[in-house]
Amino acid sequence: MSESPVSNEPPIYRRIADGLRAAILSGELRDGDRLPGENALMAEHGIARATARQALAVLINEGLAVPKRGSGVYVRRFKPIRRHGSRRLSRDQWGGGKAIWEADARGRPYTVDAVEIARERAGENASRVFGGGEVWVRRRRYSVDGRPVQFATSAFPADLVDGTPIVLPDTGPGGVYARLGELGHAPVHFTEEVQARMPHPPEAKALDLPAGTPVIIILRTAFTAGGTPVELNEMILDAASYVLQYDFDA
Amino acid sequence: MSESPVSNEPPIYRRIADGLRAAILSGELRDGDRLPGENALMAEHGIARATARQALAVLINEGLAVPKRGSGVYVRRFKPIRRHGSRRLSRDQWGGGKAIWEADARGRPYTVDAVEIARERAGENASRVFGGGEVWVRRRRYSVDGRPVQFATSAFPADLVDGTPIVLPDTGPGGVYARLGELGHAPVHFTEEVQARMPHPPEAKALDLPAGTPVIIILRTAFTAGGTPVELNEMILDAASYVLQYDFDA
DNA sequence: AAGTGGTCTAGACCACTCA
DNA sequence: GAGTGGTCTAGACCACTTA
Repeated sequence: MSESPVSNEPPIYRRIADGLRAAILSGELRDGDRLPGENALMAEHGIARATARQALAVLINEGLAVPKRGSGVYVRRFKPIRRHGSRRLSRDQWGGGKAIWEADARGRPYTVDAVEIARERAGENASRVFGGGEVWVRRRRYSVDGRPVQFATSAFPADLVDGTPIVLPDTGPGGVYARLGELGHAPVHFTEEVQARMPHPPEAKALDLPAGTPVIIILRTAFTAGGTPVELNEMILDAASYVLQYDFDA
Repeated sequence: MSESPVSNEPPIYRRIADGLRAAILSGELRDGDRLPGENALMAEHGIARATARQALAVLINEGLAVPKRGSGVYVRRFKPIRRHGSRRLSRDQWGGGKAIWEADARGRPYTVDAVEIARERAGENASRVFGGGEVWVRRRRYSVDGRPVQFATSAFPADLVDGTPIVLPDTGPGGVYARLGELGHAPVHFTEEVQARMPHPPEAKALDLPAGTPVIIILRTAFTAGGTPVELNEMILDAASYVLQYDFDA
């Protein structure tokens, strides 16, 4: 029997989180606003510290709020950069319709933080693409407005690019693709495989990601006209900083 | 001054989480394996229940583990479905290179769970694309192996599709795109805007997502040759179930 | 029935931020 | 120095799963 009143209400911490979330999504609380802290929630709802923390943890793990040590918990904002997969086919050319998400990469230039170039044994993904052997890799981190937003690692078959500017810090005008073209291996076909997941701790640390922020993984393979893969670019993006755009025809 | 020994070690819960994560990523613990539970961690490390919970929460929020009430915490698996953005340009045609992530949508058929069709005022995104007014929307949920993996909502300008099979549950052979073609509005250009974030609670519930699983949001706009938008498809995908693939030329 | 994770209390000490 | 979030203890009761 069990005449429990049931009261299918969600637990306290969840009700509090729901209330705060509603305030955020409705715009009542805006970007950068301070949320009621642990002490405020304890007093307001007559709950223990751990319960108040649990409520705030929900919003933090949803990426809606960011805790700042010794200061408070704040509403988080989403100001994406637009990344075009295939510029050439960009919708701008054939007009009509507007982009749905605003994204202003316009005035905000990328900064390349760190460049590392090395000759290595092919990793797991590079082996699958190039069939093993050695590769030259170029690792760099991109920042916008001083904040890191992307990690990228390009790999090239070593015997293809040994002794070329591709293995130098400055690859010259047109970048690596121009150099590959001069070598008779111009990339003309591209495949991008896109995945999203929560970051592993080193990724979160390197991109300075708060809790509740996924990463977007892009594996971009470049092929010559003959169908030979000449570059594998593994990118890790702060998901909160990007909107990917792909344009194509039927 | 402060001669604190510092000991820059991470906190206990984090060290425990790190150890378990390493076991998972190294393959020592495999898909579906049971992790040591709260009681086991308490005994093994001599810690309080809350601390053990905190360690497990880290892995759960990273999407590496899934808690099962009354049973245990288990290693989570990643078995993605490959979704092609532009089939026509698929790399398979021009050969060379293999897909990097395995993904077998092959034998696993989609099931359409729920279909809802309604005439409504255009929502925020639809207004931006169609310029306001009324739209017909088709909402459906897709499942694979009995598990929901995607929500999709297509919107069409109401005056364009009123009285056509597009507003019926069964749109006939070739689907809505074939019908649009017969109406003289064949879609030939597509734009997809892709974003990833943590799900809101209704999304998590509808897709039955465990904690630590992001969603991928795809906004797909279809345009006629004249550049007129004729469909906006808003998709919400379980990020753990998908790899998106886009193929294009330089 | 025993074990599991889910929720919650009532404390404590710490490092950090901000006025 | 007061307030904040970060970590941790030592309990408690509950709903649920598994055998």
